[in-house]
Amino acid sequence: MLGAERRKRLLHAVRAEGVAHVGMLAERLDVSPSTIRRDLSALQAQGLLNRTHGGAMAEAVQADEPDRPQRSGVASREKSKLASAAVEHIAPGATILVTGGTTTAAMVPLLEGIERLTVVTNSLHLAVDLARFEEISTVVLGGYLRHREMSLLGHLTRQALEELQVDEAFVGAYGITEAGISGAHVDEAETDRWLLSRVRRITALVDGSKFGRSGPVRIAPARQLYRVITDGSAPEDELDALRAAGVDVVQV
Amino acid sequence: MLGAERRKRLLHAVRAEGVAHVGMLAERLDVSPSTIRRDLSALQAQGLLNRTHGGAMAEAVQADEPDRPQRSGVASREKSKLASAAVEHIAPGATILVTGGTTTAAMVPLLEGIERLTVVTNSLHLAVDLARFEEISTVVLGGYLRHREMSLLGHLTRQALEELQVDEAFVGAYGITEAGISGAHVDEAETDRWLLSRVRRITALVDGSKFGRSGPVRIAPARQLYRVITDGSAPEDELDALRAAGVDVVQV
DNA sequence: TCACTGTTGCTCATTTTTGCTCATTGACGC
DNA sequence: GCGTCAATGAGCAAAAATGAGCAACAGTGA
Repeated sequence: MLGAERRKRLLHAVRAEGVAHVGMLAERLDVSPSTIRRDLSALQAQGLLNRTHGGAMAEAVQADEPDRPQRSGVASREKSKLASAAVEHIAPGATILVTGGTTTAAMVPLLEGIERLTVVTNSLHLAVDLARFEEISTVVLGGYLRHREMSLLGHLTRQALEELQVDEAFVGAYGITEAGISGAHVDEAETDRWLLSRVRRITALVDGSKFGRSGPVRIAPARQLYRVITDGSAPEDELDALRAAGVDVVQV
Repeated sequence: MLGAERRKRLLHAVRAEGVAHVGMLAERLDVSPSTIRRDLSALQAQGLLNRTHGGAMAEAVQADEPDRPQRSGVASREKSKLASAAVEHIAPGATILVTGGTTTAAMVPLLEGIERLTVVTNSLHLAVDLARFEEISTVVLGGYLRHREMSLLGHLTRQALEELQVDEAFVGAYGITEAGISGAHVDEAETDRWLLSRVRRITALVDGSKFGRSGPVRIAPARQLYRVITDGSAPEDELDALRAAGVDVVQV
């Protein structure tokens, strides 16, 4: 069987049944578990399914369920702490770029009160959250809507940013290593990478669990990062490597 | 059972019943109480439920989301009828522009099933509603967010549309007379006017109460309109005037 | 034919998950 | 305030899953 055909069947199985186990898939498609794992990783990189331990699921348990957005302020304490540290450094009158993600979303309710703030985003979720704060001037970068993440991507998104002058960007990430931050979904990360290449100061918000993990697409190299905000669970050696690369590391 | 699957079920059980006990969950899912506790902790860290002693409670439902009160499908019958007539004329493979408004929003759930449809909009509400339909390719025009109407305006919005080729536009209006359609808010109407000037076919959705009323800003003159969809309560003489201007008038 | 590339299955060290134990904590009744 | 008991979280060991590395193999083009 062709590899592409196998991946197609595999995706179909996951979608049809909601969940699938590596062992079961290996047996059904008559290939080794290693191959199944590689296939699942590839499909995840394309954002077509969610990898989990032991298999994969069509829909993640995570907060990005389109059904129950339950956004706006209902961030976990951990994310709120990171967000709080990030917001501290924002000056009145600043123009900031905030990309999509649950960690960066936690910043929104904390932005209230910063004077003459302009927030630029390519995330629909962020934009909707921001709409509640009349004093915050909000700019949405247009683009093709990626349904699952509610983010806007592509040529239009990039073109819109060209028109703007952004002081600082705040981003989440799928993973962070001494090489830099990386994303899980190819097209989303690609747009993120482009957006960040236009911004001088980049602050990444990553909890400790993201360290040492690397997604398929690099979003920004370490030397491009201005600041990394993380929590106490981040491994010291990784933090040292970042510091050596000139990154300002903040632990909360 | 997959760990992630178990957490999903667990969350579902908590949400369905409001509260859940560790012991009960352990028995039902056939795992140890320790595992249940770990799962509950993880879900709490994601802000998806509230941990209590002995079990967990569903996350308090955010009472009044100021954002989407009666959006998404809960349109009045009148508006749905207009929307339904509008959707009838959309061909497979079309690219349509839909501006913000409660009448046009009623079109969204009816768009499902039209093949290879691309919807362009400058309304955040529309975009969020459209995100539920994976088959619909959605493009959001960027711009400055107008908080009250959740619409995107200004230079970026116009620039984004320049990049696109739209077959037909569907718009609501504050008022309609033989002179054309008009809007209530200056900056919003201005952007609408610009957007519509780039589209050949314009279909306006206006219920009978809008006739004879005129807002401060003209959005499009009658001769620019391709079709007007209205209901039985529209005054005949106004409709005749529109017909005389070459507009296709549809009454539902 | 031969060098090269991409895929597959296997091995193995590492990571993650899970159930258990046990000291500590919190809830509840008196 | 106090005692009782269930619930909890940390620590631990076993089992399962994982990813990196490696060799074998098939297909491609010179």
